[in-house]
Amino acid sequence: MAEQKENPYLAHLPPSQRGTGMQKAAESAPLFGFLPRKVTANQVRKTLEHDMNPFTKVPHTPQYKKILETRKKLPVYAQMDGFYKMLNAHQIIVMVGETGSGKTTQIPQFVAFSDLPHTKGKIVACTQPRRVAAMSVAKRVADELDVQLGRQVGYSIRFEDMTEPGTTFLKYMTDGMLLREAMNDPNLSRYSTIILDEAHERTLATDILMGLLKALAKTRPDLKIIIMSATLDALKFQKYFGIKNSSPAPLFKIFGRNHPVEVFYTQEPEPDYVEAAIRAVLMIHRAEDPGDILLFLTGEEEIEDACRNIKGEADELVNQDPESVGPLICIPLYSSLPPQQQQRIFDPPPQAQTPGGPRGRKVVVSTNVAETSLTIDGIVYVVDPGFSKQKVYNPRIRVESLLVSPISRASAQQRAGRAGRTRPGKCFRLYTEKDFETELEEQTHPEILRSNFGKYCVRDLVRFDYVDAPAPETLMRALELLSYLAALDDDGNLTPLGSIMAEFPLDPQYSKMLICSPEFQCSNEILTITAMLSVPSVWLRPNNQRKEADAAKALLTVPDGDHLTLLNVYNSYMQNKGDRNWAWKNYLSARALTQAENVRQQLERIMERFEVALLSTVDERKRYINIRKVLCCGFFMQVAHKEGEKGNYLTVKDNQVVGLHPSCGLDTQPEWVLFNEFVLTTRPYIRTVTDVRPEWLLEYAPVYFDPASFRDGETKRALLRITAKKAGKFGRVDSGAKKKQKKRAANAHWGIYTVDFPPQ
DNA sequence: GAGCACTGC
Repeated sequence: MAEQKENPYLAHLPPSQRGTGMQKAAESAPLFGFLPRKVTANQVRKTLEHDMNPFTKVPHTPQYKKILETRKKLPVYAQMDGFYKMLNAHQIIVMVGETGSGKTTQIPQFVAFSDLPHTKGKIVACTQPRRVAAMSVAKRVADELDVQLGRQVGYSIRFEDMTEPGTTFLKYMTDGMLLREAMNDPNLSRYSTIILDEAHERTLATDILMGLLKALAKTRPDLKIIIMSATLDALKFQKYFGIKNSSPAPLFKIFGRNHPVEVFYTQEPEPDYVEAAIRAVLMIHRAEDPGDILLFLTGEEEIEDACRNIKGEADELVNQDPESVGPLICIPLYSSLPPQQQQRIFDPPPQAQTPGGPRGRKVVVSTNVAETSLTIDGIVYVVDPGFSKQKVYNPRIRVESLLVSPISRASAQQRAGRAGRTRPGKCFRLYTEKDFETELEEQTHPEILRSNFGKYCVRDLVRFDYVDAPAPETLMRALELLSYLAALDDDGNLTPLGSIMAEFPLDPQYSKMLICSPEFQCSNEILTITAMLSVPSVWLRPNNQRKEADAAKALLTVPDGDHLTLLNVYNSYMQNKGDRNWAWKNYLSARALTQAENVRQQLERIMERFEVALLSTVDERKRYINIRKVLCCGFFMQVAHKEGEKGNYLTVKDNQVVGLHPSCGLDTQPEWVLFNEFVLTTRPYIRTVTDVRPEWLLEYAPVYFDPASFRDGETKRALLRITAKKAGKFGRVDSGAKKKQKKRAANAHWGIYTVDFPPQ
């Protein structure tokens, strides 16, 4: 039979051995009779119970059997029959399952038994929004399949590819990693099935992948796609992946294993949520049964303050009534906390002070990290004030900022669920039930609607089929940026320059700089600066040692600009590699510096691949000037002009009044500055600032700085002064010449910049 | 004279 020939287990045998004793052995082998994509749950269950590992063909370890018993108790295991029926019948499936259902670990394995990717050199991929999840789940699944991590089962995250080409057939990876791969291979031909896990989190990468996969499904009928999500926003995905709106994609539901959580609301809205939260925690501590508390607040400062207050008040309660109130510890949790201190959340609650006295209690006060990234066992009470800091993007002034905003109902549900991990729990919401129903949004806005997403050079941003399309103005801003950078041509197509820019895991301004930098003999330096700007801030400033930290920083500061200071810091770090305490002594984050070194290496490899030469200017004065010129090539849209004598600046074209951030190391207030970041705190500030000359702006971004495109004001007058001076020196530039220059710009080596005037 | 929700390539 033709089907018999497809039998993947027999296919492994050399033809000479088929129909021999070897075939007899094969017939008792674990995958015997498996037909790709026609596998049944019965067959799989039998294989799982088999003594031999179907993938390594060695006997299973006792450990395997033990793990298998726990796997069988997972809710998803009981639904295996239904799963295979649906998978065999459809190309795209949407799945929902609560935490604890086992979907992340089991479904990809189930799929592997159906696809048999190891017989075809294909891979089943499962994406995760976070690196730690990709790593830890891969480890768990390797154990479950009784194989070594990095062989049949592996993971792939930035800087770490834990897979073995030709052997790995089940791969966990970050969504960003798969998106990168999709840019090189739009058909994703290595994969037989792609599973997008945690799709409800709607990360930028997952959202773009959904769009790419939807299109890919049509040209690759052999590719299966599974969208897995935790909350009940599945209908949106079903409709999106449905065939011509008429029939939505099928939904597979897995029932969870969480314990029930009782939810309480306040009768009246709370005017001060921090104060109300502290009261709620103390109320629970006094009146409720043993069990730890998780309180959600919005940021570092708020959390540290609340911890101090809770601790103080609880100690007072214990002093007043040691007979009935137990000791309490309060543990802060946010991501910028060093990992060692984050581990404290796993400390046990404090002991009773006297034998038989009231039990102690642990309170964890956390940002949103505890909502998705970190799970704390033993939490029985959740206090949810209903707020978190969220990124909002204002395309009009091109500014991303963080704002304390009400959470969504989905988020509130997720938070409440944290109380039911180990036993039935309680969730105290510090808002009214009516507000929950009417004021909170159903879902948190997907990241794609909240960010400036020029960062992904997706081909055809406009006609792309989004799950939720960004605001037209956001799209326009992204296109505008890419076309000013010469990454897009007038028709909106990616230019050759744009294609190379898309290879760098960077915002387009940075990749533009890197590609321009050899022309200025300073690509080594720009590479370092880019790496330093791509990692968290290297500056440490402990509360009790601010003066010392500032003094240390002053010694490393280059007065011409903060970008040059970053270069200096990195070079000093590399020169002092022998001294393990160097970073600490200079109030610098060793973690961030190591990360910068890592990023730099990765970018260097990409530059080598595209033959972007690594060059340095020897003379320090010239080198610094060249670097500042290259900064203009990438960041000419982030420039501000000084207005008046009060130290105010006006951002170019957007006309925002901003001040130099106090952390800025410039020793003067230059007329023109280029900035890396706009932050909105007590007032609008620009941060990481470098002194630039207007001639450079006119030279390297002539279209953007054409004075005719400016509204009347000091900035325009200043630009006109410079052009007049130039014209006087080199003769007038008529409009025909201008057109010619524009064309020359497009045809220049990279189409990057053009020399507007004869070189000096 | 300020601060940093959280991820990811």
